[in-house]
Amino acid sequence: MLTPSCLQIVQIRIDEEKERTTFMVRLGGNEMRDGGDLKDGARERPTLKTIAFMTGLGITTVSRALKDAPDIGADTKERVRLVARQIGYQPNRAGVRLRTGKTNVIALVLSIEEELMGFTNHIVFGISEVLTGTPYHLVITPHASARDPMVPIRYILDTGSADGVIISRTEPNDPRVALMEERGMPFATHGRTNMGIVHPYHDYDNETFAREAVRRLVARGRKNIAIILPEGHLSYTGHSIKGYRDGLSLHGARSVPFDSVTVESPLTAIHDATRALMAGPDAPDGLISMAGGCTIAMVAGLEAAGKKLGRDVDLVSKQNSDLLKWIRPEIIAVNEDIRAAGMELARAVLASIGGAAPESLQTLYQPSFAEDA
Amino acid sequence: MLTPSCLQIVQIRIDEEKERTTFMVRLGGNEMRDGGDLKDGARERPTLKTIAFMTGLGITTVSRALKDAPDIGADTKERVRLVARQIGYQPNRAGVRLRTGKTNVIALVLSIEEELMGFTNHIVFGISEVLTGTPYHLVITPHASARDPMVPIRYILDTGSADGVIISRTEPNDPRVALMEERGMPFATHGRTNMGIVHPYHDYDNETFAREAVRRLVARGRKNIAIILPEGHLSYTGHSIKGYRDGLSLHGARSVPFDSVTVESPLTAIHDATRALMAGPDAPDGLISMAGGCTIAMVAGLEAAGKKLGRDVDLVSKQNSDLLKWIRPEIIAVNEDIRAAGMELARAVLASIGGAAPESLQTLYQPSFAEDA
DNA sequence: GATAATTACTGTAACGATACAGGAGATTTG
DNA sequence: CAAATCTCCTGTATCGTTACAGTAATTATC
Repeated sequence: MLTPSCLQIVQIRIDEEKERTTFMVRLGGNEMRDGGDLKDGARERPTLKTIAFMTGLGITTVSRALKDAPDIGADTKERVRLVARQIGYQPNRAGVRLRTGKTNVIALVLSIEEELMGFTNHIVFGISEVLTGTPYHLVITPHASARDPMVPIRYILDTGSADGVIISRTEPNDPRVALMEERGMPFATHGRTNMGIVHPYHDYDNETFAREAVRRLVARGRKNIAIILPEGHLSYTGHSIKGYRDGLSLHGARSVPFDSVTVESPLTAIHDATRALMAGPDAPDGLISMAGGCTIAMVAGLEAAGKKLGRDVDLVSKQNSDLLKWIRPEIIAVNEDIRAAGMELARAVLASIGGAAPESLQTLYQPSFAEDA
Repeated sequence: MLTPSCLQIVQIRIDEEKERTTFMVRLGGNEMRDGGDLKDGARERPTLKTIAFMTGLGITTVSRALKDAPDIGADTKERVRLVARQIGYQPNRAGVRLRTGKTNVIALVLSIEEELMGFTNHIVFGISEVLTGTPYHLVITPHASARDPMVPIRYILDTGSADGVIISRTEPNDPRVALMEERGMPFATHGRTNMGIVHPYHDYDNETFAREAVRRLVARGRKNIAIILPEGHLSYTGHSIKGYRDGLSLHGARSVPFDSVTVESPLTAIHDATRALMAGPDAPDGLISMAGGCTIAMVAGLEAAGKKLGRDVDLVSKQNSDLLKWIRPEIIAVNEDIRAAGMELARAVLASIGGAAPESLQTLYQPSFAEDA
C-alpha cells in the first residue's frame, strides 16, 4: 500500500550569496534530514536526492529502486519510478562514472583518411542508430593514420575513457587488437584479423567480392583483368587478393599487373596510372576496383585513353553510396552497406560489454551482385 | 630549493580481499598520513593522491600547483609538474566533471541526412583537428531531421552533457539558437541566422556563389538559367535565392523554374526532373547546383535528355570533395571546404566557451572560382 | 618587539552515484 | 514466547577533483 509519507519542512535556510534555498525535514519519527535544495521552478537538474526528498525515502533506496534491486518493495519501486519519470530524472553521468568506472561511452577510432564517399557518415549514423535509446554516447577519436595508430588506443586504455571501442582499417596482425584484448577492453573491428585472437568483428566478404567480380568479367568475355587494391597492410587487401587469384584460376583469366597505385592514392595518380595502363600494349579488358572513390578517377583515366566502358572494357566496383550508376550506368557496382556495418559493430561492442562470447559477435556480409550481372 | 621530502613508510596494510596494499606515511614532523594504494607495477592510473604521496605534499597543493595557482611556491610547482609528467598524470574527467560541471565535451549535432559526399567526414575531422591537444572530446549527437531537431539540443541542455555545441542546417529563425542562447550554452552554427541574436557562426557565402555562378554562365552566353536549391527552410536557401536573383538582374538572364526537387531529393527524382526539364520546350542552357551529390544525378539527367555539357548547357556546381572534375571536366565546380568550416566552428565554440565576444567569432568564407571560369 | 601582512601549504566538504554493512519491524519457527 | 528468519529500508564511505576556510611560519610594519 502507498503509505503517505508524513514529512514536514521544519526549517528553511536561505543563502543569498549562493542563490539557493535549502531546508530541513522532519520525518514520521523525529529524526531530521537535509532536504536538499528547493529547486527554483524545477530549473535545477533532479538527482537521487530530489527523488529521495519527494518520496520520503533514503537516497540508497531510490538508487536501488531504480535499479530494480530485489530488496526493495514492489510499490516503493513503483512510486520511485513514477516520481523519477515525472520530474525527468536522468542519472548524472559523472557521478556514475566516478563511482563505478562505467563511462557509457563508445569510442569510434577513425583514420582521417577514411574513404571519400560517405564512409564516415554511414558508419557514424549506423552506430548512432543502435546507441539511440541506450545510455551510450558516441565519441569520435581521430588519428592521422600516417602516425602511430596505437596512440588513440593507448589513450583510451590509459584514461579509461570508453567502455568499448570500434576500430576500422584492421590489419591481419593488428597490435591494437592485441593490446585491447590484453587489457580486457571490449571492442569490435571493422575487418577481420588473423592472429589467433577470437574477437568481435564485422566484415564484408571481399574475397567473395573479388572472386565474383572476376566471374562477371569473364562471363562478359573479359580475360585480361587488372585490379586496384587497398594498401598492402590492411586485412582486406589479403582477402581481395585471395579472391582475385582464385577467380582468375577458377574462370581462366589472367592478371594484368596494376600495382603502382592503391585505392588510397590521390585521384590524379589513379587517373594517370589508369590512362597509362589502358593506353599501353597490355591494356586489360576487365577492371576491378575495391572502392568507389577511385573508380571515378579510373573511369576518367580509361576514357582519357580512348577506351569506352562496356565496349572495350568492363569495370566492377564496390561502392559505399549509390553514386556510380549515375556516373556510368555501365559500371557493375556492388554496394557495401557501411551503415549496416556500423549497426553490426555497435551491436557487437554492446554485447561484448555485456559479456557475450566473442565468437557469437562475428558477422560477415556477402556481396550482393545485381541479379543477372 | 628542492627540499628532499623526508617521508617514511611506517605501516603497511595488506587487504587480501580487495587485492590492494595501502600504507601509512610519517612525514618530517610526526603526523601520519594515508599514503594511498601502492600501485602494483604502476598499473593503476595515477591521481592527485599519487602525486601528493610522491612529493610529500597535500592533495590540494598538488591540484593548485598543476593549475599554476598564485599561492603555491615556484619550486613546488616545478616539482609537482615534473612528477606529474613522469608518471603520466591525466586528470580524471569524471572527477572534474562532477566537481566543476565542466564536461570537456563538444557536441556535434548532425542530421542523418547530411550531404552524401563527405560532409560528415570533413566536418568531423576539421573539428577534431582543432580539438586535438585540448582536453575536449567530440561527441556526435545525431537526429533524424524529420523528427524534432530540438530533441538533441534539449537533451544536451537538460543533462549538461557538453560545454559547447555545434549545429548545422541552420534556419533563419532557428529555435535551437534561441534556446541555447537563453540557457547560456556556448555554441556555433554552420550557417547564419536572422533573428536578432548575435552568435558565433561560420558560413559559406552562398549568395555570392549563386550570383557569381550566374555571371559565369552569362559570360558563356547562357541566358536561360535553372537552379536546384536546398530545402526551403534552411538559411542558405534564402542566401542562394538572393544571390541567384541578383545575378539574373545584374547580368540580364532569366530564370527557368525548377522547383519540383531540392538538393535533398533522392537522386532518382533529381535525375528524372532534370531530364524532363532538359527535354522540355523551355529547357535552360545554364544550370546551377548547390550540392555535389545532386550534380551527379543532374548530369546523368541532362545527358539522358540528349544534351551535352559545354555544348548545349553549362553547369556550375558547389562540391565538398574534388570529385566532379573526374566525372565531367566541363562542370564548373567550386569547392566548399567543409574541413576548414569544421575548424572554424571548433575554434569559435572554444573561444565562446572561453568568453570571447560572439561578434568576433563569425566567419564567412568566399567562394573561389577557378581563375578564368 | 609586538602586530600585521604575506607566503606557502593543508584539511574538510561537496559534486552524484553506488557498494556494503547494518537494522528495525514483521513473520515464522520450535 | 524467545529466537531465528525474512522484508525492506538506511547511513556511511568512497570514487577524483576543487572551493573554501583555514594555519603555521616567515617577513614587513610601526
